[in-house]
Amino acid sequence: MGFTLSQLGFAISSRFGQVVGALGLEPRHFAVLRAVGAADGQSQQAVAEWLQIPPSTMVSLVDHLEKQGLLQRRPHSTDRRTRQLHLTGRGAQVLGEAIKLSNEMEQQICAGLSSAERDKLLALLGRVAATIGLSKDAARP
Amino acid sequence: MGFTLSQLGFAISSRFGQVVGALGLEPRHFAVLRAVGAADGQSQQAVAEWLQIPPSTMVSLVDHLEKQGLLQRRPHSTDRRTRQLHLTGRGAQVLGEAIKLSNEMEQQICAGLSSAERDKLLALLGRVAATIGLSKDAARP
DNA sequence: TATTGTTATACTCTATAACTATA
DNA sequence: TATAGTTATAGAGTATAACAATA
Repeated sequence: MGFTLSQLGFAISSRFGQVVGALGLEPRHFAVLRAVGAADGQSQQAVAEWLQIPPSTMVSLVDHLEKQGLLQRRPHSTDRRTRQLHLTGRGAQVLGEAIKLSNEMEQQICAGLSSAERDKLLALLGRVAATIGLSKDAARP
Repeated sequence: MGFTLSQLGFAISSRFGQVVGALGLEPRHFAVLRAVGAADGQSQQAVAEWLQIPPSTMVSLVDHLEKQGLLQRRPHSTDRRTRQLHLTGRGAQVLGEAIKLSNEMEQQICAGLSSAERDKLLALLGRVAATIGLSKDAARP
């Protein structure tokens, strides 16, 4: 069971990496994009803290996204130290693409299961997650 | 589903890392130890190829295990280029420990499930694995 | 000439800590 | 003095390719 879960998890997350990779993103870039999309105008630090990414790494991620024209750093209205992050139009579009591709991948994963089986599987996985003490921690895409 | 599986797989493999870490091993060291235990006297290259580890990395893994007294390089009887890998007594003991701890971890993972549920879960996971084309490839611990 | 194991090197990734500009 | 963001730097990990011994 441990081996199977670990193997499946690895396969799925690397497949996810390939999927968003087709859009020129790594999973972490997608995570940043999604966080900004969820609440436009957050500071770099707020997003970094939310995603548990060290500030120096955050800089390079935002650099990358800004260079691709998906994200913009804008000055904060009152605090000139902070930069507010905003999706560009293209950023919103790419984020939508990525979410769409994720959903397609989700459907592919569940393609061999009936909806009752899918629910059953999710329930059993939830039980395992609870058993090993993994419930509401660790938000990683 | 994709997120859940990826999260669970990650949690389980890092927990496994902690478990074997208590014996001074990393998962890859355990994999080498287990491969040698399964067929004593294999060449470094044979094990490296089996585990999909590049030769140069294999050297450092075997160095580490030899330094810990768990493994021995011995000359091949006819081909003086190759080194045969053998478990030491302590190596066999530590391997046994590691396997025992793995089994305990397996039981912990399944602790919240009845045996029928465990079978059901394994079957459903097998269906998902088959759906995404993951069956007999990729032997990673 | 090909192969086994080794070493050297270069590369990527990441985090720590110094630095700047503001507060 | 403390904080947001940046840059510089050092460390681990890994793979590529040169190398030595042997086949």
